[in-house]
Amino acid sequence: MKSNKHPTNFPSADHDHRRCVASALDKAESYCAAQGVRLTKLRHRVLELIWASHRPVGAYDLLQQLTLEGHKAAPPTIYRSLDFLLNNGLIHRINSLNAYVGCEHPGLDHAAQFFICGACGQAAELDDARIESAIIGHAKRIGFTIERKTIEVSGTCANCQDQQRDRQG
Amino acid sequence: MKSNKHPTNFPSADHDHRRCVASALDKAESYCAAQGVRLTKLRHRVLELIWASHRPVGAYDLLQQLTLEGHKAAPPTIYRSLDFLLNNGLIHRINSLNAYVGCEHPGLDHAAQFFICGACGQAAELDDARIESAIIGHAKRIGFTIERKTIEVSGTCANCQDQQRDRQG
DNA sequence: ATAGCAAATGTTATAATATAACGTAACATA
DNA sequence: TATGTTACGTTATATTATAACATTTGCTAT
Ligand SMILES: [Zn+2]
Ligand SMILES: [Zn+2]
Ligand SMILES: [Zn+2]
Ligand SMILES: [Zn+2]
Repeated sequence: MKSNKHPTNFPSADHDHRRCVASALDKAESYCAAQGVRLTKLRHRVLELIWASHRPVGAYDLLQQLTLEGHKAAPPTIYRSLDFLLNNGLIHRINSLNAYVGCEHPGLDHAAQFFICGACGQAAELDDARIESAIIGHAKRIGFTIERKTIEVSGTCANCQDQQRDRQG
Repeated sequence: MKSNKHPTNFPSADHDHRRCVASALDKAESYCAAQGVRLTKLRHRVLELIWASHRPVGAYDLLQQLTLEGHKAAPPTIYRSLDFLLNNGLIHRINSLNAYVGCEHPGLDHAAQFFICGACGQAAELDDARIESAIIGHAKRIGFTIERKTIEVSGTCANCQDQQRDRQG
């Protein structure tokens, strides 16, 4: 049984993921056009591969995908695309996993906190005002100027806990 | 001129760092004795090297130090010591830097958030109740069970900002 | 159209971080 | 002192990332 008692950013197993992908690529195209930067075929494909799921994916996994598709790719190929996507806010890097995940709010100024489920591997991106203001508040108190934040919480999401309970009885 | 208007966890340049080191090693010895785990000569030395400063230090930097001291060390040597120190809560890993820093509260149950100054390289460990409760609060709302947290804020500390202002006029 | 330039990508090599696998030494304890 | 366990040594290799330079692609100005 599925509880549904928790509003969560974790995508359910049966959500229409094609819409996630289409929306992400669409937003990326709009953003790049507006900024006058080039979302080349390669960059577009890398972004699409990252959006293949909501699980952060490693650079060398992406590289392998490209290779399977017949693209003659070496590490710099993928890292340059990742740099572009990171610099333009189209993806995020998950430092605790050395992996990359699509940004849920490309083009919009936002804080990004990640809850990462070790069971399903998915990462949920949040923009929680309380977490953000708590951090900014502390920074202000100690006179610290913030440049970058890494907020990554690992554990088990509600869906996966339900499934684990179901399995046990 | 030094402002002093900010209470901060960043150690000042003139603090008595020998006390930091002595205290850290002392606490580590007590903790390991109490737990019945062995703070061997190697582990003790690695912890001491990590506490050489408040700057997170890389595994291969530690390895180089050991080598300079005449210790025949290979990567597994250092990583095993790091694992021990991590597992026993004597150090923390800074994921955004692939580096390790001494824990300020060994043996005590505590949250750990890090503010990391890119100018002086130092990391200040905090246990900020508001940041912690904001994260726990969000986890509760989405039914997420937390296992590990990576909270790392990079930027410039108050001391370094003062110095930069002084230098410019 | 096309020459010239800048940006993007290809290519080769290597750096930096981390772990696997197996043997040896040190330590506990009985 | 025999025995088992934990720690450490050693060699090899996996994983993640970047440096340096060559080539191609796409835009701009003639
Ligand atoms: Zn989706
Ligand atoms: Zn999950
Ligand atoms: Zn100190
Ligand atoms: Zn500083």
